[in-house]
Amino acid sequence: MGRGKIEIKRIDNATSRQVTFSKRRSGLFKKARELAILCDAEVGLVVFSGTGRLYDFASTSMKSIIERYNETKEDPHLTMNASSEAKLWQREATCLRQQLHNLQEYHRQLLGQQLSGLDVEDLQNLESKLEMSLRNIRVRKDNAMMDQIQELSRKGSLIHQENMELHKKISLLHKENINLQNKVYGPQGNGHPTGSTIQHSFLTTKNEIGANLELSLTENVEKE
Amino acid sequence: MGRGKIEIKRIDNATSRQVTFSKRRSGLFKKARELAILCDAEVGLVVFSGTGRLYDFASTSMKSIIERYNETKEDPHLTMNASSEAKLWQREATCLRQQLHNLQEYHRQLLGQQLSGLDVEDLQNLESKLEMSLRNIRVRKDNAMMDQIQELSRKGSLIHQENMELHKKISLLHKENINLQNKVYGPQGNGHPTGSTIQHSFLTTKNEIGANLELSLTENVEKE
DNA sequence: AACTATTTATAAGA
DNA sequence: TTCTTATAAATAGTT
Repeated sequence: MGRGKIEIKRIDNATSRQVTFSKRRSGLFKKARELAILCDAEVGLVVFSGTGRLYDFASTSMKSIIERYNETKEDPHLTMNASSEAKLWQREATCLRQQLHNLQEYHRQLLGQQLSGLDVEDLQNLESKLEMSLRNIRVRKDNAMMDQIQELSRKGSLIHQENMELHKKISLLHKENINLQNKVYGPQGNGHPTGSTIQHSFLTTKNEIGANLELSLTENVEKE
Repeated sequence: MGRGKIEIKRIDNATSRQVTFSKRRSGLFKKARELAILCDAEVGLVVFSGTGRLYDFASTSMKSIIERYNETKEDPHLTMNASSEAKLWQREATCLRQQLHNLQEYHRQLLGQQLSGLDVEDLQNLESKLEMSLRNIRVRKDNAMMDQIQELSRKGSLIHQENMELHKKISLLHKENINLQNKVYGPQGNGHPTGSTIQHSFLTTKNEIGANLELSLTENVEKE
C-alpha cells in the first residue's frame, strides 16, 4: 500500500511519524464513517496524537456510544460505576427531599402555621403535644434559671464575704495608721489621712452592692 | 477497492450488509491498531453492529481513553458525564441529609425533647413560639368546633321542625281517622285504632329526641 | 501538499 | 462463513 512495504512498529523519525499519522488518521476516520453508513452500525472512534491532540468521530453521539459501551461491557452490577451510581444518588436525594418536605410541613403545623386541612382531632392532637412540650420546656427553663440564680447567689455571697474581710483589713490598717501617725506626729499630730479615708469609703460602697445583689437574688428564688 | 466501486450509503440487502460489515470491521480494527503502533497514538474504537453486538479496540485501556476523552473534550463543568455527576448527586444527598438532621433536631426541641444544650434564652424563645402556636391552633380548633356545632345544630333544628310537621300531620290523620270510624261504625262505633295509636306514640318519641339534641347543642355553644 | 508505485482492502462471486 | 480474485482505495516514499 505504498512504494514499499513497512513493518508495523513505531516510526522512529518524528517528522515521518507525524506525516504518517496525518495520512492514516484521515483514512481511518473515513473508513469508520463508511462502516457506520454502509452497515448501519454505531461507531465511536477516539484518537490522541503523540502530542496529545484529540481527534474523534461518532456516528451518533459520543456520549450515547460511551453509555451503551458501559452498559454492554462488563456485568450490569459492575457497570454502575457511572450513570447507575448517579441515578442511585439521585433517587436518594429525591427521597430525602421528600422527607424534608414532609417534616417541614409538620414543622409548620407545630408552629401553628399552615393549619388548613386539619380536622378537630388533628388540631386536638397538635394541641396536646404542644402542651406537653411546653410543660417540659418550662420545667427545663425553670431549672436552668434556678441554677443560674443559685450560681449568681453563691458568687455574690463570696464577693460579699470577701468585701467584709477587706473591710476588716481596712479598719485594722486604718487604726494602725492612726497609731503610727500618733507616734510620728505626737498624740495630737495631724498627717494626710485623705487617701486612706477615700479608700475606705470606696470599699464600703462595693460592700453594699454585694449585699444588695444577694438580697435581690434571694427574692427571685422565692418568687419562682 | 473491489470488483466494482460502491456508493457510500446504507446497503439494503441484509446479508450483503452483514458480510460487508464483517470485512470492513476487521479492516478498520486492523488500521486502528496500526495507527496506534506506527504513530505512537492512543486509539479507542467502539463499534455496535446493526444487531447490537459490541466490538471494541483500545490501544491502552478503554477506561483511561474514555476518561482522557472526557477530560479533554468540552469544558470541565460539562465533563461531569459520569462519576462527576454521581459526585454531584452525592453532595446534594449529603446536604439534604444534613438539613433533614438539623430540622429533626429542632423538631425534637419543639416537641420538648432533647432540650439539653439550650440556655435560658433559647428555652424562652422556644416557649414563646410554642405559646404563639398554641394560640393559633386553639383559635383554629375552636372555629372548627363552632362550625361543627352550628352545622349539627342546624341539622337538629331541621329534623325537629320536620318532626313537628309530621306530628301535625299525624294529628290530622288521627282526627280524620276518628271521623271516618264514626261514619263507618256510627258515633259510638269502635274499630281497630290500635295501629294508629302506636304510630302516633312512636313519632312523639322521635320528636322528643330532636328537641333534646337541639337543647344539648345550644348548651355546648354557650359553654365555648 | 502532490505525485505515483505499490501495497492493501474489499466487492462480487463461488 | 470463508476463499478467491479483480479492482478500488490507501498510502510509503519521493518531489
